[in-house]
Amino acid sequence: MNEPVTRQAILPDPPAHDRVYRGLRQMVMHGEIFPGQALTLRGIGRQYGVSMTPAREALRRLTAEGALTLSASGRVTTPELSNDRIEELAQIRALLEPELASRALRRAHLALIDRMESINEANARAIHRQDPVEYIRTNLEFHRTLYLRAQSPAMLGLLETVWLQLGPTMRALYTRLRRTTAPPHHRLILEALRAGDDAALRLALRTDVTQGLRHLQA
Amino acid sequence: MNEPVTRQAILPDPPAHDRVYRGLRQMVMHGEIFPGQALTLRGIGRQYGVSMTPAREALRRLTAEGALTLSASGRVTTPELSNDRIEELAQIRALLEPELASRALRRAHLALIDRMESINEANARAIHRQDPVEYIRTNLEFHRTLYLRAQSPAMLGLLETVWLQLGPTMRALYTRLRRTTAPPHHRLILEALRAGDDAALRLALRTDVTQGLRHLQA
DNA sequence: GCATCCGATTTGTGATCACAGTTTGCAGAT
DNA sequence: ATCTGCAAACTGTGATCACAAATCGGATGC
Repeated sequence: MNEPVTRQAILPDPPAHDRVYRGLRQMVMHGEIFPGQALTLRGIGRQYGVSMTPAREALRRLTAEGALTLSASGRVTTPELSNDRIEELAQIRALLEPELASRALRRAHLALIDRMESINEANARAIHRQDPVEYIRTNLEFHRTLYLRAQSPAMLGLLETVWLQLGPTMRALYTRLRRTTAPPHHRLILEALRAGDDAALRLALRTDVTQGLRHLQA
Repeated sequence: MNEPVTRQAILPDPPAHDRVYRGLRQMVMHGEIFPGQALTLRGIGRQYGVSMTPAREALRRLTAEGALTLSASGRVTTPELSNDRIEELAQIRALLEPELASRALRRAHLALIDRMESINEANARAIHRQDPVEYIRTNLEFHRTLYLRAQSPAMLGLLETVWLQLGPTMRALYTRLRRTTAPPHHRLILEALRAGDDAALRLALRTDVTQGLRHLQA
């Protein structure tokens, strides 16, 4: 007798190291871990109910993406970025994101803009609720929803590693600042999308990315 | 009694997984491995005189950087890129490399240009000798020597993962083409550097990157 | 000739262990 | 009180193993 298949036809259950990787990656990207926090193989293994081996593979993978830093003694912590490094990562965002947005513009349709609108509302609610993790999550989802339409998987992949590196720092900055007003540039992005204005869209993204971080840093 | 220290004061000998990683990474980036070639844990372990564990960590790290692809069954091979993917990676290079060059321009001094000149000569010799690996290696070294002056480690890191992803493909394309003339744009790059002309430098890099690959692809 | 099937071999996965190095916390001395 | 030293606990590294899945080989059938 066959088990009733709830989701897909076949999903060959992901390996343990992949589950651990995904869980940790989401935590780092959404800023659920503060900068400088140390992660231990046995601790993660216990947390996910696996042995040290898959935990080690997940950490190795995340450090390769810059999501975690490796001390000289092999200890793994979430990165504490210098101001220069933060600035550089923001400049990379300012280089990649307008390009991805521009590529997506040609393929953008109304349903996409509506979806981004509703994500943006969730983002505003998260700000009002003072929920840093949910704020970061919806903000990234707003951007990613747009960039997925660019059909440039390699570029989006690079950008996501940048987001990963900034995750803990953004959380720390947000907590220190406690902003209460919504990011003003999302509306500009949506307007430029609706108008089909490439130059305005690029500019809106560049300012959203740089101003956002610069504002937090100040 | 102390052993005489030959090189540095202290070099705490790198872990096995790191040695394996470095070795494989260089092979992939320089195009010493053809696209589609499979790598096995036990095979790599034998080759480097280690067990499966460090070999697995090295492979996990390289797949995280896009240097290798992971099949559904967990088998690791060097990637066979589609034309679209090659095109996209070239566009990423065209986005990052002019920016890095521009940043380096302000800090570039004569000794740097001389060094690039001599690397370029080695590159020309490699072409004349029909040595694909040495051609790729000197070409990348030419670019990296310039970009190191940009003092933008995060951006250079991203770019290197792009180079990694292109490594095997560039080798395959080179072998299929057997070019005999030196890349013409390196001279333009050097001239723009000497003239301190930012616009010309950006353009020279953009064309070097796109033309180079497009020329190989045709 | 060409596809199919089945067994032997090879492969990745994950657990466990011993070991060396590091970190931590507490004691005693200045 | 503050610093120093030391022992106990902890941590990452790498080897080895059992196991299930995938791959490959050749023989068999059409």
